[in-house]
Amino acid sequence: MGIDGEDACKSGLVLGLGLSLTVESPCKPDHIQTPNKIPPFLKLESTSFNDEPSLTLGLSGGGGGESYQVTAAATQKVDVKSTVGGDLYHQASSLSAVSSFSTGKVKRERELSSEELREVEKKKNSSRLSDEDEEGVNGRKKLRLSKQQSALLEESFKQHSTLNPKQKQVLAWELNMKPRQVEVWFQNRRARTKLKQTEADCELLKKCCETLTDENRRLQKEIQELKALKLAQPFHMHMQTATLTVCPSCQTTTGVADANGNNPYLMASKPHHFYNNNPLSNPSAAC
DNA sequence: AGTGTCAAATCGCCCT
DNA sequence: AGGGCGATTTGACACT
Repeated sequence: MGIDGEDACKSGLVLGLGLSLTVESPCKPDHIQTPNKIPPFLKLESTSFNDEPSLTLGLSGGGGGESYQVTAAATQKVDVKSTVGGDLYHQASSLSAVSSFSTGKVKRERELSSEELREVEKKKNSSRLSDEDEEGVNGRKKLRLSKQQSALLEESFKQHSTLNPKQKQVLAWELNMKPRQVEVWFQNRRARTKLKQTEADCELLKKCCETLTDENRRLQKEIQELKALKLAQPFHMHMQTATLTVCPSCQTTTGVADANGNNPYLMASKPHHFYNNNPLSNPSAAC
């Protein structure tokens, strides 16, 4: 991965001599990834010029004391290359929160152990691709979120399937992603969750239908048997208090209990229709 | 009218 | 080839 103008555009953040900080507007078409500019919920503090040039990025939202430190060599112009642009798109752990800068002298650190940092660096180096690879030929590259990113997004999705702008910003920053990417991820997640649910409902309905068909078949058969029995023993049946009737519309048998409250035929009566038009919400459904 | 967000449909890269 | 999934497009809606 080389450092060039494009990278600078990607980062949108340039540290120059004398600690001039420039937050540039994206200089690429919209469809080209432009990583996080400094989020509005972050405050930027500059040290005095006499001190070792450094920038401290802190979360203004009081979110758990996260802070980011940028230290730059003052003797040369340094392009700050955030991982957000290229690296992240290719598995360089976003949660690493360690940016790779052009000279290697500028680092942004988060509260990670040195071991974690080493691991992160290793990961980044092993998965780094060339700019050409990152961009693809037609400019529409395919990024894959890291496992850590996905995990955090999933975790967040469990808590709330939609994000307010503030949550989006914070999450994007935590993940080193663009808010738009977080937004897209949540949109896709919602859509695919809904699709899965619909498919599951469909399967459930199919099973329901099969079960009810079977039961209907069984009940029809039972009716036939009872009818046959009734014809064979008309007098005995009339002596019983239980009276069988057949619903003319659905052919379902209903009965009246005898003196003891027993009705051997009532077991045949299942609800004839679903309430509130939603079979899935009917707990009495055989399936 | 401008802006932001959403769902739905679709595209297209990447992996198996 | 097909599925997973990130990204884009489009249209609807709410809010200011």
